[in-house]
Amino acid sequence: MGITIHDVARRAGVSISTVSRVLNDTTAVHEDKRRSVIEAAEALGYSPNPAARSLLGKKTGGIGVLLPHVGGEFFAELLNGLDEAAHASGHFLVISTSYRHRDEFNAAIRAMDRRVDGLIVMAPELDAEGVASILSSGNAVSFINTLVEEGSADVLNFDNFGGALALTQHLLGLGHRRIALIKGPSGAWDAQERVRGYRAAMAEEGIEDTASLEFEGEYTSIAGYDATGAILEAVPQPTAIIAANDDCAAGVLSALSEAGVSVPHAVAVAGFDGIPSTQYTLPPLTTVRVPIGEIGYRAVSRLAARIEDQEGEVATQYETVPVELVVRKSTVAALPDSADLGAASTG
Amino acid sequence: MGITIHDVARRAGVSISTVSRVLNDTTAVHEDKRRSVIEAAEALGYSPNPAARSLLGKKTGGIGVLLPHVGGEFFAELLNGLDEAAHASGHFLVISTSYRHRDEFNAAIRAMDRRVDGLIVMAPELDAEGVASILSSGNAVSFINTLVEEGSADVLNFDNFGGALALTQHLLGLGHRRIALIKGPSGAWDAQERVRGYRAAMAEEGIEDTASLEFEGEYTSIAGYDATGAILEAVPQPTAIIAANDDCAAGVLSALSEAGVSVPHAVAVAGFDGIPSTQYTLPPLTTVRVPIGEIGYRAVSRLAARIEDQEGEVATQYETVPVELVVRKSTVAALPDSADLGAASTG
DNA sequence: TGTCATTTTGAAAACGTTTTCAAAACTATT
DNA sequence: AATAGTTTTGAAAACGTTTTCAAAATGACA
Repeated sequence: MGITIHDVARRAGVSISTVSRVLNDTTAVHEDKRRSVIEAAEALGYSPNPAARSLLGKKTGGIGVLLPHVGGEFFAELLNGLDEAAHASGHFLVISTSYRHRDEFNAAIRAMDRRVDGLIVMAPELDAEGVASILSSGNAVSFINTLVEEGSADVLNFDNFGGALALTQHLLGLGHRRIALIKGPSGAWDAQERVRGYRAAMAEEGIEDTASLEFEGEYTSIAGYDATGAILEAVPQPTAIIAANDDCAAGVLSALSEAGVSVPHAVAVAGFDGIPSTQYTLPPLTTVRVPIGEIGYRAVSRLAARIEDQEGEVATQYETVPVELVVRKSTVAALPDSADLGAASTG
Repeated sequence: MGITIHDVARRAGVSISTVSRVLNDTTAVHEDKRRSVIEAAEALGYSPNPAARSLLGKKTGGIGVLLPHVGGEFFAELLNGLDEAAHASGHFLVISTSYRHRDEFNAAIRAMDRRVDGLIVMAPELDAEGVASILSSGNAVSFINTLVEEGSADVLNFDNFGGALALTQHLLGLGHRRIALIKGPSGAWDAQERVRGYRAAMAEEGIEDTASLEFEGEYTSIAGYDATGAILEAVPQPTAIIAANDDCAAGVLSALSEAGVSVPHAVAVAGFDGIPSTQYTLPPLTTVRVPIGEIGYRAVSRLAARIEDQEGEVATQYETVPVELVVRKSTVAALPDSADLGAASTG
């Protein structure tokens, strides 16, 4: 079928060992032989069989990427970052998505076993045991946005807690008190962190019991749409809504618009992630920008370095990447509140 | 290092040939040996080395995906479709993006050579010669949205021409005559098709010379933003704008909003692709919905079938997938036009 | 029990590389 | 010119499978 090293050797009039040496630049060979080997290889369009190479324990050149169900701009941005870094370090990307349960993860990892040199894993829904079983696969791993014990692997998380805290503080600073939160998937670590940030900010203002302000949700616009229905029925009605993420916020905006509730004047709305389209919603959305492309880039770069590092003696890094509050027109000061006014007039 | 077939053979007390036979279910082996082989394989957690397997000319299980640099939701939706189908057919996805020039493409294909069983290629900017060189790589290939001579490969294009035609006809039907078009990348086949559809619709209305209505652009919101600046300076001013795609339309909306031009009353705006966020723009965007996830799914399914098909005697399919005009609030009837009124009063 | 056909099995070749080892070809030194 | 040292080279082993081939074991039948 294909051109093999034997064909090159025959054409160049040398042994296959010599061809290998020239092509891998591993030992000195006489200049004239070297030339004819290169000439022969080019003429025949030879390229080494990757299977034969990796059979000898060489690198495959692949980086495996395991992601939860991919949707929306967030993942497009992430993938762009991953791919750019992979390109830069001479790797290719093997991608698998839609993993939630531990055994699905394990199956995917087994499928990638010995086909890749390392793994990028983003699995906010994975528990400690799941993480452990990934680590025990013997692969080099870089985690993104996943709950991993510090020191056990390279981790690049973004500051879900801090982002939610800052966002909630922003709304509190605008005078909002009844701030509804649409929560993400209950099993997801990043969602839990955002809830924690929200509660911390609320508690700072003396609002300890937020149970009636928290609504179940997902990272989808449908979930935002549905949750908004419940929020609008709450009494007294919240004056602000923090969505699980930007996609969810889009559903909130849509539901509010249908219900004839004006944003931001009747209700303020905020998202999370900072995807590009938040600039173009009606009104433009206040959100928390996550540098997800950059995170992807750095995760791959770091993984590539670790793969290169034969000795494996580089310490693991755990990093929480800062996020940035982006205030747009969807959040303004709360109206003088009828409930508060009532309280004031009776006082 | 890893567990090999020899370890399994030793534990089961048989030869490696027998292990291979049991695991691949290729020849009958005695039930008791079969049992102990399976037991041994499970106990040791054995899985065959993929490199050794593909070295013997077996399938790799990989499907390569070559895409231009794509951002945003379009990409995510495509990827979802690709991944779902890959999963369903037991393949994994090897992804490379950011290809424009023929030599970049060739480099990427060489990188995937013998690592994948087939290729999904979406390359609207590729010319016939580039397509030919991909085909000559000897891989099974499914093209998406690429200019390929019918019969030479499996192709799944969506109806760029028809979509642009319908969209332009829609605006003409609303009474618009000065319809500006922001064009996509000049080298891209899909962009050219959209221009062709636009021109065809305009010509039907007797508007043959559209040069002054066509503006250079890209598939990005920045390009839409910039082009809108030029469009607003045109005299007489267009009453409608067709953006290169939805991302581009988002930039148009943003620029018009900044300039204080009301949409849809002063200017109607339309996009192309039908990404989810077009539901949430201000106002919701009229667009052409492309079933890109489904196209991705089908491209992979078809490729998987072709890979399976040992004889290679299945005829290639060329299919143009229909698209759907989605009318939303960003396009309404043209106002009575001052230019037309002037012409009428002098007549 | 001996012969023949059939089923089951293992040894060995093959896939295409890289790498080890030892031989061969030089070069320098005496 | 012989020797020692160095550089360059090729043969062969190794990586982990699948598969071919022939041998061994089994079963059927006379």
